[in-house]
Amino acid sequence: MSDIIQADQLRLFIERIERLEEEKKGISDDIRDVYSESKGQGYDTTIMRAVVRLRRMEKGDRDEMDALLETYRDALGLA
Amino acid sequence: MSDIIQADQLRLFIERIERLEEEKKGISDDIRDVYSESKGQGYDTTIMRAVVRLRRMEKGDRDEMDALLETYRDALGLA
Amino acid sequence: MSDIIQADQLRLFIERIERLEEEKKGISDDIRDVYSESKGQGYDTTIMRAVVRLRRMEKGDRDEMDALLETYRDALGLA
Amino acid sequence: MSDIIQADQLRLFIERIERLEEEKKGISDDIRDVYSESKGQGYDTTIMRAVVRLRRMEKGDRDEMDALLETYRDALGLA
DNA sequence: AGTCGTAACTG
DNA sequence: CAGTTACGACT
Repeated sequence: MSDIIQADQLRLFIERIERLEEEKKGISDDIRDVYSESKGQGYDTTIMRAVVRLRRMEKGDRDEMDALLETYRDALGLA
Repeated sequence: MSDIIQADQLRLFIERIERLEEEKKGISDDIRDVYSESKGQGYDTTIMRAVVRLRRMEKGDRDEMDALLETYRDALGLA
Repeated sequence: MSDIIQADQLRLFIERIERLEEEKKGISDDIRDVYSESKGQGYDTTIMRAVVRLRRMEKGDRDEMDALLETYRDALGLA
Repeated sequence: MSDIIQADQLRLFIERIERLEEEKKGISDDIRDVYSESKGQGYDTTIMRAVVRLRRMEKGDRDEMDALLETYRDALGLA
């Protein structure tokens, strides 16, 4: 009896996860569509992804990273 | 002038992406929560993830994979 | 002066890493070749990868995982 | 009979892969060690990884990417 | 920090 | 369309 209840409980957890994963997939598709549309307008999506990543970072972290990266590139002749 | 328009267009694309990524993150968090709750009820989340993956597969593919895997394990003494 | 020394030190670290990454890439290529050759002999490389993963696990862990997975699949009618 | 031969063939493929994966793991460990050592000398390993990636790119591609990224950042006020 | 699975890109 | 490589998430 308790096994039946447990099987049902497990099934409910799994089904909740599956529903959420479907929603997540829908949104991933939407994101891909926006990138496609941007590409159609002539934008470089690789750079756009880089920009999105940069905007996610806090401004302070971003400045520090920019500075360090420049320093290292200078040191290595990667101007 | 056209540069300003383009800057606005780029910004709009970026902002649409950012909004979608926020939504996506929210759902990922929800999924993680369900796994946490399941774990709290004594379930093994690694196995649950394996099960979710299996259910995603078509039944035919799943049967074929099970059969092949068993064959290979037998061949290698990984019963 | 110390900056020059540091630039050299950084460069040395980077170059060591690059050499190692080249070696690593060579080996990855070798692995891919073996899978290709296996595929040419009619083996399913997805299953082979699964088998390699299983063999990496300790036997005890493997048995436990097999048992749990079977339990969960039974509970969900994924026989 | 042919099954035995095939089991042996499969086993040989698997064992070749496992040997190569061990080597690969050894090199990955070496790489990690170099990063650790660099970190111990005060370097920022995240930036180092970025630099390694930049050096992998062709100079022309790198210049183009730098230019584009600057353009996009300007357009978005991420100076 | 390391592993794993997923997702974009390329041939 | 599949394989590879990069990225992010989970442990």
